Amino acid sequence: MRPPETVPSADTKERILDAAEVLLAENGYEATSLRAVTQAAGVNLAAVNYHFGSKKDLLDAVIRRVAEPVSRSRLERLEALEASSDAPSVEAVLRAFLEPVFQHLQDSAARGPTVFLLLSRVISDPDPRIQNMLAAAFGDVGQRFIEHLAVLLPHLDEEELWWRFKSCIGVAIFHQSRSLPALSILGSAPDERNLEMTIAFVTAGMSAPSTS
Amino acid sequence: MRPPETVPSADTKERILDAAEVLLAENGYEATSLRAVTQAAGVNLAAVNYHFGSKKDLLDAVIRRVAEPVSRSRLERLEALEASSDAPSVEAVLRAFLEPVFQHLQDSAARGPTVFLLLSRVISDPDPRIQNMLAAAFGDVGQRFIEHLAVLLPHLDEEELWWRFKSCIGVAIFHQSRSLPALSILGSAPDERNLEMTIAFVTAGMSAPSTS
DNA sequence: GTATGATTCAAACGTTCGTATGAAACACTC
DNA sequence: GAGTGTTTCATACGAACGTTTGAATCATAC
Repeated sequence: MRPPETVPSADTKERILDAAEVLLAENGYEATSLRAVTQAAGVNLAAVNYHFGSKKDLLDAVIRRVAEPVSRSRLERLEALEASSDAPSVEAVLRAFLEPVFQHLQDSAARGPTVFLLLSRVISDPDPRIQNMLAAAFGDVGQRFIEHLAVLLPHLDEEELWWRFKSCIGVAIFHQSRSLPALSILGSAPDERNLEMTIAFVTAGMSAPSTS
Repeated sequence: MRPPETVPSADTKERILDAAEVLLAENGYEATSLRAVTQAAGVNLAAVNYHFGSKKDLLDAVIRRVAEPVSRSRLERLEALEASSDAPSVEAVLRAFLEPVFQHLQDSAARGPTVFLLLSRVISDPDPRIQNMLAAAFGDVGQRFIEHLAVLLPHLDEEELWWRFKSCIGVAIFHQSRSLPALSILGSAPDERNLEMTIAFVTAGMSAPSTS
Protein backbone atom coordinates (compact mmCIF):
# COMPACT_ATOMS: atom_id res chain seq x y z
CA MET A 1 0.00 0.00 0.00
CA ARG A 2 1.24 3.46 -0.80
CA PRO A 3 0.48 6.21 1.72
CA PRO A 4 -0.54 9.20 -0.40
CA GLU A 5 1.20 11.76 1.79
CA THR A 6 4.74 10.50 1.04
CA VAL A 7 6.25 9.78 -2.32
CA PRO A 8 8.24 6.58 -1.90
CA SER A 9 11.98 7.04 -2.31
CA ALA A 10 11.66 10.42 -3.92
CA ASP A 11 15.15 10.98 -2.64
CA THR A 12 16.66 8.16 -4.66
CA LYS A 13 14.76 9.13 -7.78
CA GLU A 14 15.85 12.73 -7.54
CA ARG A 15 19.46 11.88 -6.87
CA ILE A 16 19.44 9.69 -9.96
CA LEU A 17 17.88 12.49 -12.01
CA ASP A 18 20.44 15.01 -10.74
CA ALA A 19 23.38 12.77 -11.56
CA ALA A 20 21.94 11.69 -14.90
CA GLU A 21 21.31 15.27 -15.99
CA VAL A 22 24.96 16.19 -15.49
CA LEU A 23 26.46 13.04 -16.97
CA LEU A 24 24.11 12.92 -19.96
CA ALA A 25 25.02 16.51 -20.73
CA GLU A 26 28.75 15.89 -20.39
CA ASN A 27 28.99 12.66 -22.31
CA GLY A 28 25.84 12.22 -24.34
CA TYR A 29 23.35 9.41 -24.13
CA GLU A 30 25.32 6.49 -25.50
CA ALA A 31 28.53 7.29 -23.67
CA THR A 32 26.78 7.61 -20.32
CA SER A 33 26.59 4.30 -18.49
CA LEU A 34 24.05 3.56 -15.82
CA ARG A 35 26.92 2.45 -13.66
CA ALA A 36 28.42 5.93 -13.82
CA VAL A 37 25.05 7.51 -13.06
CA THR A 38 24.27 5.32 -10.07
CA GLN A 39 27.78 5.68 -8.70
CA ALA A 40 27.60 9.47 -8.95
CA ALA A 41 24.19 9.40 -7.32
CA GLY A 42 25.35 7.07 -4.57
CA VAL A 43 22.64 4.52 -5.24
CA ASN A 44 22.57 0.93 -6.34
CA LEU A 45 22.87 0.05 -10.01
CA ALA A 46 19.49 -1.67 -10.08
CA ALA A 47 17.74 1.45 -8.81
CA VAL A 48 17.51 2.95 -12.29
CA ASN A 49 15.62 0.03 -13.75
CA TYR A 50 13.51 -0.23 -10.62
CA HIS A 51 12.44 3.42 -10.55
CA PHE A 52 12.47 4.35 -14.22
CA GLY A 53 12.23 1.11 -16.16
CA SER A 54 15.06 1.54 -18.62
CA LYS A 55 17.86 3.85 -19.65
CA LYS A 56 15.67 5.48 -22.31
CA ASP A 57 12.95 6.11 -19.77
CA LEU A 58 15.49 7.77 -17.52
CA LEU A 59 16.47 10.11 -20.35
CA ASP A 60 12.81 10.83 -20.89
CA ALA A 61 12.36 11.76 -17.23
CA VAL A 62 15.44 14.01 -17.30
CA ILE A 63 14.22 15.86 -20.38
CA ARG A 64 10.77 16.29 -18.93
CA ARG A 65 12.11 17.67 -15.68
CA VAL A 66 14.18 20.25 -17.54
CA ALA A 67 11.49 21.16 -20.04
CA GLU A 68 8.55 21.57 -17.72
CA PRO A 69 9.54 24.78 -15.89
CA VAL A 70 10.84 26.35 -19.10
CA SER A 71 7.70 25.58 -21.06
CA ARG A 72 5.51 26.87 -18.23
CA SER A 73 7.47 30.09 -17.93
CA ARG A 74 7.34 30.62 -21.69
CA LEU A 75 3.59 30.23 -21.73
CA GLU A 76 3.13 32.61 -18.81
CA ARG A 77 5.12 35.31 -20.57
CA LEU A 78 3.29 34.78 -23.81
CA GLU A 79 -0.05 35.09 -22.09
CA ALA A 80 1.15 38.26 -20.40
CA LEU A 81 1.84 39.66 -23.85
CA GLU A 82 -1.57 38.60 -25.07
CA ALA A 83 -3.21 40.37 -22.15
CA SER A 84 -1.59 43.64 -23.19
CA SER A 85 -3.76 45.99 -25.20
CA ASP A 86 -1.51 46.58 -28.20
CA ALA A 87 0.26 44.06 -30.39
CA PRO A 88 3.65 42.97 -29.02
CA SER A 89 6.86 43.50 -30.95
CA VAL A 90 8.80 40.66 -32.53
CA GLU A 91 11.50 41.28 -29.98
CA ALA A 92 9.03 40.97 -27.11
CA VAL A 93 7.81 37.60 -28.38
CA LEU A 94 11.33 36.30 -28.85
CA ARG A 95 12.26 37.58 -25.41
CA ALA A 96 9.37 35.64 -23.94
CA PHE A 97 10.73 32.58 -25.69
CA LEU A 98 14.39 32.95 -24.73
CA GLU A 99 14.42 34.54 -21.29
CA PRO A 100 13.08 31.45 -19.49
CA VAL A 101 16.05 29.48 -20.79
CA PHE A 102 18.56 31.90 -19.34
CA GLN A 103 16.55 32.22 -16.16
CA HIS A 104 16.62 28.46 -15.73
CA LEU A 105 20.35 28.55 -16.38
CA GLN A 106 20.87 31.00 -13.55
CA ASP A 107 18.51 29.16 -11.19
CA SER A 108 20.40 25.91 -11.65
CA ALA A 109 23.86 27.45 -11.80
CA ALA A 110 24.78 25.56 -8.65
CA ARG A 111 24.24 22.28 -10.46
CA GLY A 112 26.77 23.35 -13.04
CA PRO A 113 26.56 24.73 -16.56
CA THR A 114 25.11 21.52 -17.89
CA VAL A 115 21.39 22.03 -17.91
CA PHE A 116 20.94 22.92 -21.54
CA LEU A 117 24.13 21.35 -22.67
CA LEU A 118 22.05 18.23 -22.40
CA LEU A 119 19.49 19.54 -24.87
CA SER A 120 22.20 20.53 -27.31
CA ARG A 121 23.33 16.92 -27.25
CA VAL A 122 20.02 15.16 -27.60
CA ILE A 123 18.40 17.60 -30.01
CA SER A 124 20.70 16.50 -32.82
CA ASP A 125 19.95 12.84 -32.25
CA PRO A 126 17.80 11.52 -35.10
CA ASP A 127 16.48 8.66 -32.97
CA PRO A 128 12.70 9.01 -33.35
CA ARG A 129 12.19 8.03 -29.73
CA ILE A 130 14.29 10.99 -28.61
CA GLN A 131 12.74 13.38 -31.12
CA ASN A 132 9.33 12.37 -29.84
CA MET A 133 10.41 13.15 -26.29
CA LEU A 134 11.48 16.62 -27.38
CA ALA A 135 8.35 17.23 -29.39
CA ALA A 136 6.21 16.22 -26.43
CA ALA A 137 8.21 18.41 -24.07
CA PHE A 138 8.48 21.55 -26.20
CA GLY A 139 6.32 21.16 -29.27
CA ASP A 140 3.04 22.68 -28.08
CA VAL A 141 4.68 25.80 -26.74
CA GLY A 142 6.67 26.29 -29.94
CA GLN A 143 3.48 26.06 -31.93
CA ARG A 144 1.94 28.86 -29.87
CA PHE A 145 4.93 31.11 -30.48
CA ILE A 146 4.88 30.48 -34.21
CA GLU A 147 1.24 31.49 -34.37
CA HIS A 148 2.07 34.81 -32.75
CA LEU A 149 5.02 35.42 -35.02
CA ALA A 150 2.88 34.67 -38.06
CA VAL A 151 0.64 37.59 -37.15
CA LEU A 152 3.56 39.94 -36.61
CA LEU A 153 5.36 38.91 -39.80
CA PRO A 154 2.61 38.47 -42.36
CA HIS A 155 4.94 39.04 -45.30
CA LEU A 156 6.70 35.71 -44.61
CA ASP A 157 5.27 32.58 -46.18
CA GLU A 158 4.78 29.64 -43.85
CA GLU A 159 7.92 27.90 -44.96
CA GLU A 160 10.19 30.86 -44.29
CA LEU A 161 8.49 31.61 -40.99
CA TRP A 162 9.14 28.12 -39.71
CA TRP A 163 12.66 28.17 -41.09
CA ARG A 164 13.44 31.36 -39.24
CA PHE A 165 11.91 30.17 -35.99
CA LYS A 166 14.01 27.05 -36.25
CA SER A 167 17.01 29.31 -36.82
CA CYS A 168 16.28 31.11 -33.54
CA ILE A 169 16.23 27.81 -31.70
CA GLY A 170 19.44 26.79 -33.42
CA VAL A 171 21.20 29.93 -32.25
CA ALA A 172 20.03 29.52 -28.68
CA ILE A 173 20.87 25.83 -28.52
CA PHE A 174 24.25 26.25 -30.17
CA HIS A 175 25.37 28.83 -27.66
CA GLN A 176 24.38 26.59 -24.78
CA SER A 177 26.50 23.81 -26.21
CA ARG A 178 30.21 23.47 -25.85
CA SER A 179 30.76 23.53 -29.56
CA LEU A 180 33.69 25.40 -31.00
CA PRO A 181 35.29 26.40 -27.71
CA ALA A 182 37.81 28.39 -29.71
CA LEU A 183 35.00 30.80 -30.55
CA SER A 184 34.14 31.16 -26.88
CA ILE A 185 37.57 32.11 -25.60
CA LEU A 186 36.20 35.35 -24.28
CA GLY A 187 33.19 33.43 -23.05
CA SER A 188 33.20 34.84 -19.55
CA ALA A 189 30.40 37.20 -20.51
CA PRO A 190 27.64 37.30 -17.92
CA ASP A 191 24.48 35.45 -18.78
CA GLU A 192 22.59 38.70 -19.14
CA ARG A 193 24.82 39.95 -21.94
CA ASN A 194 24.59 36.57 -23.65
CA LEU A 195 20.82 36.87 -23.56
CA GLU A 196 20.86 40.40 -25.00
CA MET A 197 23.27 39.43 -27.77
CA THR A 198 21.11 36.46 -28.67
CA ILE A 199 17.93 38.52 -28.74
CA ALA A 200 19.55 41.20 -30.88
CA PHE A 201 20.72 38.61 -33.40
CA VAL A 202 17.51 36.61 -33.72
CA THR A 203 15.25 39.67 -33.70
CA ALA A 204 17.15 41.12 -36.64
CA GLY A 205 17.13 37.75 -38.39
CA MET A 206 13.42 37.32 -37.89
CA SER A 207 12.73 40.84 -39.14
CA ALA A 208 14.81 40.51 -42.30
CA PRO A 209 13.07 41.06 -45.64
CA SER A 210 11.44 38.00 -47.09
CA THR A 211 13.36 36.06 -49.73
CA SER A 212 10.23 35.19 -51.69
CA MET B 1 57.93 -1.55 -51.11
CA ARG B 2 55.22 0.82 -52.23
CA PRO B 3 55.09 1.72 -55.90
CA PRO B 4 54.40 5.44 -55.98
CA GLU B 5 51.95 5.31 -58.88
CA THR B 6 49.34 3.21 -57.01
CA VAL B 7 47.90 3.83 -53.58
CA PRO B 8 47.59 0.43 -51.93
CA SER B 9 44.02 -0.62 -51.19
CA ALA B 10 42.62 2.84 -51.72
CA ASP B 11 39.44 1.03 -52.58
CA THR B 12 39.03 -0.54 -49.16
CA LYS B 13 39.87 2.69 -47.36
CA GLU B 14 37.39 4.67 -49.38
CA ARG B 15 34.63 2.15 -48.97
CA ILE B 16 35.16 2.28 -45.23
CA LEU B 17 35.08 6.07 -45.30
CA ASP B 18 31.88 6.11 -47.35
CA ALA B 19 30.11 3.69 -45.05
CA ALA B 20 31.41 5.36 -41.90
CA GLU B 21 30.27 8.78 -43.06
CA VAL B 22 26.70 7.62 -43.47
CA LEU B 23 26.52 5.55 -40.30
CA LEU B 24 28.25 8.10 -38.11
CA ALA B 25 25.80 10.72 -39.32
CA GLU B 26 22.79 8.50 -38.74
CA ASN B 27 23.68 7.12 -35.35
CA GLY B 28 26.43 9.26 -33.86
CA TYR B 29 29.88 8.20 -32.84
CA GLU B 30 29.19 6.01 -29.83
CA ALA B 31 26.22 4.20 -31.35
CA THR B 32 28.10 3.33 -34.53
CA SER B 33 29.95 0.05 -34.25
CA LEU B 34 32.89 -0.86 -36.40
CA ARG B 35 31.11 -4.09 -37.16
CA ALA B 36 28.24 -2.15 -38.73
CA VAL B 37 30.67 0.01 -40.70
CA THR B 38 32.72 -2.87 -42.05
CA GLN B 39 29.63 -4.87 -42.90
CA ALA B 40 28.12 -1.94 -44.81
CA ALA B 41 31.42 -1.41 -46.58
CA GLY B 42 31.74 -5.10 -47.40
CA VAL B 43 35.19 -5.41 -45.85
CA ASN B 44 36.63 -7.33 -42.97
CA LEU B 45 36.24 -6.08 -39.42
CA ALA B 46 39.98 -5.81 -38.88
CA ALA B 47 40.38 -3.53 -41.88
CA VAL B 48 39.47 -0.44 -39.87
CA ASN B 49 42.21 -0.91 -37.32
CA TYR B 50 44.63 -1.91 -40.04
CA HIS B 51 44.01 1.12 -42.27
CA PHE B 52 43.10 3.80 -39.74
CA GLY B 53 44.46 2.62 -36.42
CA SER B 54 41.41 3.06 -34.22
CA LYS B 55 37.78 4.10 -34.25
CA LYS B 56 38.67 7.66 -33.24
CA ASP B 57 41.19 7.87 -36.06
CA LEU B 58 38.49 6.75 -38.48
CA LEU B 59 36.23 9.56 -37.30
CA ASP B 60 39.12 11.95 -37.75
CA ALA B 61 39.62 10.78 -41.33
CA VAL B 62 35.90 11.12 -42.09
CA ILE B 63 35.80 14.67 -40.73
CA ARG B 64 38.90 15.64 -42.64
CA ARG B 65 37.55 14.28 -45.88
CA VAL B 66 34.37 16.29 -45.49
CA ALA B 67 36.06 19.46 -44.28
CA GLU B 68 38.81 19.70 -46.80
CA PRO B 69 36.84 20.59 -49.95
CA VAL B 70 34.58 22.93 -48.01
CA SER B 71 37.47 24.78 -46.39
CA ARG B 72 39.27 25.06 -49.71
CA SER B 73 36.20 26.42 -51.47
CA ARG B 74 35.59 28.90 -48.70
CA LEU B 75 39.11 30.23 -48.93
CA GLU B 76 38.91 30.54 -52.72
CA ARG B 77 35.77 32.62 -52.49
CA LEU B 78 37.20 34.78 -49.75
CA GLU B 79 40.31 35.46 -51.81
CA ALA B 80 38.12 36.33 -54.77
CA LEU B 81 36.45 38.94 -52.60
CA GLU B 82 39.81 40.28 -51.47
CA ALA B 83 40.92 40.62 -55.07
CA SER B 84 37.98 42.87 -55.79
CA SER B 85 38.68 46.58 -55.73
CA ASP B 86 36.03 47.71 -53.26
CA ALA B 87 35.19 46.36 -49.82
CA PRO B 88 32.78 43.41 -49.88
CA SER B 89 29.41 43.50 -48.16
CA VAL B 90 28.63 41.51 -45.06
CA GLU B 91 26.28 39.43 -47.15
CA ALA B 92 29.02 38.67 -49.66
CA VAL B 93 31.35 37.43 -46.93
CA LEU B 94 28.67 35.26 -45.36
CA ARG B 95 27.76 33.93 -48.77
CA ALA B 96 31.38 32.93 -49.32
CA PHE B 97 31.19 31.10 -46.01
CA LEU B 98 27.88 29.31 -46.52
CA GLU B 99 27.65 28.55 -50.21
CA PRO B 100 30.38 25.90 -50.18
CA VAL B 101 28.38 23.94 -47.63
CA PHE B 102 25.30 23.84 -49.82
CA GLN B 103 27.39 23.16 -52.87
CA HIS B 104 28.97 20.18 -51.16
CA LEU B 105 25.50 19.02 -50.18
CA GLN B 106 24.38 19.03 -53.79
CA ASP B 107 27.57 17.40 -55.03
CA SER B 108 27.19 14.51 -52.62
CA ALA B 109 23.43 14.24 -52.85
CA ALA B 110 23.83 10.76 -54.30
CA ARG B 111 25.46 9.60 -51.07
CA GLY B 112 22.38 10.70 -49.18
CA PRO B 113 21.49 13.71 -47.08
CA THR B 114 23.97 12.71 -44.42
CA VAL B 115 27.09 14.67 -45.19
CA PHE B 116 26.63 17.51 -42.75
CA LEU B 117 24.28 15.65 -40.49
CA LEU B 118 27.52 14.14 -39.29
CA LEU B 119 28.91 17.51 -38.34
CA SER B 120 25.75 18.45 -36.48
CA ARG B 121 26.26 15.34 -34.40
CA VAL B 122 29.93 15.65 -33.58
CA ILE B 123 30.02 19.42 -33.18
CA SER B 124 28.06 19.22 -29.95
CA ASP B 125 30.35 16.58 -28.50
CA PRO B 126 32.44 18.12 -25.72
CA ASP B 127 35.12 15.42 -26.07
CA PRO B 128 38.32 17.49 -26.47
CA ARG B 129 39.66 15.00 -28.99
CA ILE B 130 36.69 15.64 -31.25
CA GLN B 131 36.72 19.40 -30.71
CA ASN B 132 40.38 19.41 -31.66
CA MET B 133 39.55 17.55 -34.87
CA LEU B 134 36.99 20.19 -35.74
CA ALA B 135 39.27 23.07 -34.84
CA ALA B 136 42.02 21.59 -36.99
CA ALA B 137 39.62 21.02 -39.89
CA PHE B 138 37.77 24.35 -39.81
CA GLY B 139 39.48 26.67 -37.38
CA ASP B 140 41.93 28.47 -39.63
CA VAL B 141 39.33 29.31 -42.23
CA GLY B 142 36.91 30.58 -39.60
CA GLN B 143 39.61 32.87 -38.26
CA ARG B 144 40.07 34.38 -41.69
CA PHE B 145 36.37 35.11 -42.02
CA ILE B 146 36.19 36.72 -38.60
CA GLU B 147 39.01 39.05 -39.52
CA HIS B 148 37.09 40.23 -42.58
CA LEU B 149 33.88 40.67 -40.64
CA ALA B 150 35.71 42.68 -37.99
CA VAL B 151 36.63 45.24 -40.64
CA LEU B 152 33.09 45.42 -41.99
CA LEU B 153 31.48 45.67 -38.54
CA PRO B 154 33.81 47.92 -36.55
CA HIS B 155 31.07 48.93 -34.12
CA LEU B 156 30.99 45.42 -32.62
CA ASP B 157 33.40 44.62 -29.82
CA GLU B 158 35.37 41.43 -30.20
CA GLU B 159 33.10 39.45 -27.91
CA GLU B 160 29.92 40.27 -29.80
CA LEU B 161 31.57 39.72 -33.16
CA TRP B 162 32.61 36.21 -32.21
CA TRP B 163 29.26 35.54 -30.63
CA ARG B 164 27.47 36.50 -33.81
CA PHE B 165 29.76 34.51 -36.03
CA LYS B 166 29.17 31.51 -33.82
CA SER B 167 25.45 32.21 -34.20
CA CYS B 168 25.78 32.00 -37.99
CA ILE B 169 27.47 28.63 -37.68
CA GLY B 170 24.77 27.50 -35.28
CA VAL B 171 22.03 28.38 -37.74
CA ALA B 172 23.73 26.61 -40.62
CA ILE B 173 24.53 23.51 -38.60
CA PHE B 174 21.11 23.30 -37.02
CA HIS B 175 19.37 23.32 -40.36
CA GLN B 176 21.57 20.52 -41.62
CA SER B 177 20.66 18.41 -38.63
CA ARG B 178 17.53 16.40 -38.23
CA SER B 179 16.51 18.28 -35.13
CA LEU B 180 12.89 19.19 -34.60
CA PRO B 181 11.47 17.44 -37.65
CA ALA B 182 8.09 18.92 -36.77
CA LEU B 183 9.52 22.29 -37.79
CA SER B 184 10.63 20.89 -41.12
CA ILE B 185 7.34 19.44 -42.27
CA LEU B 186 7.39 21.64 -45.32
CA GLY B 187 11.06 20.85 -45.67
CA SER B 188 10.92 19.95 -49.31
CA ALA B 189 12.30 23.36 -50.20
CA PRO B 190 15.06 23.18 -52.75
CA ASP B 191 18.57 23.63 -51.46
CA GLU B 192 18.86 26.96 -53.20
CA ARG B 193 15.96 28.47 -51.28
CA ASN B 194 17.36 27.08 -48.02
CA LEU B 195 20.62 28.81 -48.79
CA GLU B 196 18.91 32.14 -49.51
CA MET B 197 16.79 31.94 -46.37
CA THR B 198 19.85 31.19 -44.28
CA ILE B 199 21.83 34.06 -45.78
CA ALA B 200 18.97 36.49 -45.26
CA PHE B 201 18.68 35.51 -41.62
CA VAL B 202 22.34 35.60 -40.67
CA THR B 203 23.09 38.74 -42.68
CA ALA B 204 20.39 40.58 -40.78
CA GLY B 205 21.57 39.13 -37.48
CA MET B 206 25.17 40.08 -38.18
CA SER B 207 24.15 43.61 -39.16
CA ALA B 208 21.99 44.23 -36.08
CA PRO B 209 22.88 47.20 -33.86
CA SER B 210 25.45 46.45 -31.20
CA THR B 211 24.19 45.69 -27.71
CA SER B 212 27.12 47.42 -26.01
C1' DG C 1 5.79 -8.45 17.35
C1' DT C 2 4.32 -10.06 13.18
C1' DA C 3 2.81 -9.69 8.50
C1' DT C 4 3.02 -7.08 4.09
C1' DG C 5 4.50 -4.46 0.56
C1' DA C 6 8.18 -1.21 -1.05
C1' DT C 7 12.88 -0.49 -1.67
C1' DT C 8 17.80 -1.67 -1.72
C1' DC C 9 21.54 -4.63 -2.49
C1' DA C 10 25.31 -7.77 -4.39
C1' DA C 11 25.80 -10.69 -7.92
C1' DA C 12 25.18 -12.52 -12.19
C1' DC C 13 23.31 -12.98 -17.17
C1' DG C 14 23.84 -12.65 -22.02
C1' DT C 15 25.32 -9.45 -25.42
C1' DT C 16 28.12 -6.30 -27.79
C1' DC C 17 32.00 -3.59 -28.14
C1' DG C 18 37.02 -2.12 -29.81
C1' DT C 19 41.05 -4.27 -30.51
C1' DA C 20 44.65 -7.89 -31.27
C1' DT C 21 46.53 -12.09 -33.40
C1' DG C 22 48.43 -15.22 -36.66
C1' DA C 23 47.70 -17.53 -40.69
C1' DA C 24 46.14 -17.16 -45.53
C1' DA C 25 45.92 -14.59 -49.86
C1' DC C 26 47.72 -11.26 -52.80
C1' DA C 27 50.97 -8.18 -55.55
C1' DC C 28 55.20 -7.40 -57.01
C1' DT C 29 60.55 -7.77 -57.93
C1' DC C 30 64.32 -10.19 -59.32
C1' DG D 1 59.09 -19.30 -59.32
C1' DA D 2 61.21 -18.05 -55.04
C1' DG D 3 61.09 -14.27 -51.97
C1' DT D 4 59.20 -10.09 -49.77
C1' DG D 5 56.16 -6.88 -48.13
C1' DT D 6 51.12 -5.70 -48.07
C1' DT D 7 46.49 -6.64 -47.37
C1' DT D 8 42.68 -9.68 -46.02
C1' DC D 9 40.51 -13.02 -43.20
C1' DA D 10 38.37 -15.83 -39.37
C1' DT D 11 38.75 -15.92 -34.76
C1' DA D 12 39.52 -14.73 -30.14
C1' DC D 13 40.26 -11.65 -25.98
C1' DG D 14 39.07 -8.85 -22.19
C1' DA D 15 36.18 -5.27 -20.87
C1' DA D 16 31.97 -2.83 -20.41
C1' DC D 17 27.25 -2.56 -21.22
C1' DG D 18 21.83 -2.77 -19.94
C1' DT D 19 19.10 -5.63 -17.59
C1' DT D 20 17.48 -9.31 -14.38
C1' DT D 21 17.21 -11.92 -10.19
C1' DG D 22 16.38 -13.27 -5.51
C1' DA D 23 17.54 -12.41 -1.07
C1' DA D 24 18.07 -8.74 2.46
C1' DT D 25 16.42 -4.53 4.45
C1' DC D 26 13.23 -1.10 5.54
C1' DA D 27 8.77 1.14 6.66
C1' DT D 28 4.27 0.78 7.92
C1' DA D 29 -0.35 -1.34 9.68
C1' DC D 30 -2.64 -4.34 12.53
